[in-house]
Amino acid sequence: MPEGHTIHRLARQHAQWFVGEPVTIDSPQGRFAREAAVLSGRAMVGVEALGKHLFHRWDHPRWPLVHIHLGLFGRAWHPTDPAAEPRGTVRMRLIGPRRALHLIGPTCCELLDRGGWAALRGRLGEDPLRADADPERACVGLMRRRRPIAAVLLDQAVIAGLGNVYRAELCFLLGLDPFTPADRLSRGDADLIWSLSGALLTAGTRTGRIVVAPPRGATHPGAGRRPGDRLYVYKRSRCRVCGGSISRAPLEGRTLYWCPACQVSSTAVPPVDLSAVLRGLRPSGAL
DNA sequence: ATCCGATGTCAAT
DNA sequence: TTGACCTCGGATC
Repeated sequence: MPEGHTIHRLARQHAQWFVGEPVTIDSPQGRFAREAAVLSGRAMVGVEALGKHLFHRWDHPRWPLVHIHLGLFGRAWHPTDPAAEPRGTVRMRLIGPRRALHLIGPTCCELLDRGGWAALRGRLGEDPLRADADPERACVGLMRRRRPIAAVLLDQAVIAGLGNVYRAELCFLLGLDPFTPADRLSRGDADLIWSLSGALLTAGTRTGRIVVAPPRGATHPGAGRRPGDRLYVYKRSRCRVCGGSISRAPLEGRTLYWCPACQVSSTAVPPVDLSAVLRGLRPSGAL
């Protein structure tokens, strides 16, 4: 499930469960054993998320950060029994008094020094979920690219945290032809993309999953339970709005989904009520 | 029992 | 643009 919302949710949970608590760190699978030994006996002092990257801050002079990226397959399991046996290949394990973290299959799990952190920050764009985000830089960067908007939305150097589900759903919400070159978008549309990204990621962080569309009729068992029931186009065969068939094609190495009937414009022409999305997904102060 | 795709990224062509 | 890599689960035989 790893788009930005997943990572920010993990950050909140880990801060709550592990920071300021006695935590042991090890590597049942072995590939993080040396690093775990370096931090053994230290305290976790903070947690941070930036786009799809997660950082555990430790009280260590040389290696203050563990840098985690889940990649496509990585998962975090948090057994309520901290002593639970590892299931599968656990690269890094944290055991606190209330919970454990079993990190499985991450693309990246490494120690980082201050230089490493600075380098990473430098090549990432703006994360709508961060208080220090600079919307201006994100919008300007977006409008400078010639690539199709659906490709640019995956570019972590522009907006950090969006992935293949959000890019498809964002283009749909705007009624945008996903192949529209980003540099043809108006500033107003770029602003809208930024606002919607923030609203959707915020809702995703709160709920733990990507919710874009109102869940569909709860009339029969199972309704609203499939992921596609909360989305407009991603992995769907029919458009929820017009009923037409959803197109799919590789773009930027990933499968892009879009509705060829609802998404015909190179300017935002939302096929659904965006104010409801923006309002419903961002209650004041909730996160 | 085996295959294949997946909410991701990078290095090598 | 392609392949490699991290791992699991659902579809398929």
